[in-house]
Amino acid sequence: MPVGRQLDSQLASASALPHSFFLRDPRQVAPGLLGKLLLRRSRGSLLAGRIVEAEAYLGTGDDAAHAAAGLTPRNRVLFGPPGHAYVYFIYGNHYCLNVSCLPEGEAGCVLIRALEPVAGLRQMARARGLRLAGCTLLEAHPLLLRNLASGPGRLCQALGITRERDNGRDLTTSRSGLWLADDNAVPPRVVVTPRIGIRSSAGEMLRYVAAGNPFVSGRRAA
DNA sequence: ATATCGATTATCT
DNA sequence: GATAATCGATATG
Repeated sequence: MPVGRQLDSQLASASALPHSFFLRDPRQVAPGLLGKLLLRRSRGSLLAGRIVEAEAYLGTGDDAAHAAAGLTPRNRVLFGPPGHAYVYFIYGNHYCLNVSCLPEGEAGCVLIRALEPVAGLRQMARARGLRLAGCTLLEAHPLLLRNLASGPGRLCQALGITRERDNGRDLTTSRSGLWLADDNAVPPRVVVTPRIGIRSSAGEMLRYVAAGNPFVSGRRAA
């Protein structure tokens, strides 16, 4: 069996994270997601990345959260059941992927901020509009690899995640084509920092990164 | 190395 | 009308 297909079947058999995983405070879910897989079934092939960075947003008590002012048409998924995708469009250019947490009626979520690419690298590069030089193996391009999914907008582009297609999607089953799973990888050591790119509540330590991982967003890995 | 800026649109004031 | 949970390009030390 070709190594690519072997990897695919291995990844596809990783167990989807159940609703109960997300039925908790985002401050527990966000660090818990580090080391887990985000998977996308795209036109028959499998795209996958390992989560290396995530942020917690706390709902109506959190000024930086989209749910801060209560339920609106845009953020209704946040108030729905846990384990569902809240995808929003930002700066007229980018999508960002969140997972809803807490029981229905409470609005916490986790923003997935960076992935270490695991499978479907060429398709991700194509989706990102990145060109490969000649016939060199993608695996040999560390700079390009790091640009594939190291940021909330980048990872959505790499996996073809949009609000139109994916907002509200159930992320706890492979049947939905976009899901989260545990392949029993050793969880990374977690570093906690302030969240990125927000004005209010900027001092809160609610960003969680895999220590020393080069695929974390920004200029330096924390 | 860091700093600043333009793109481009949904959402809310 | 202002702002935004970003990115990539360009400018400057």
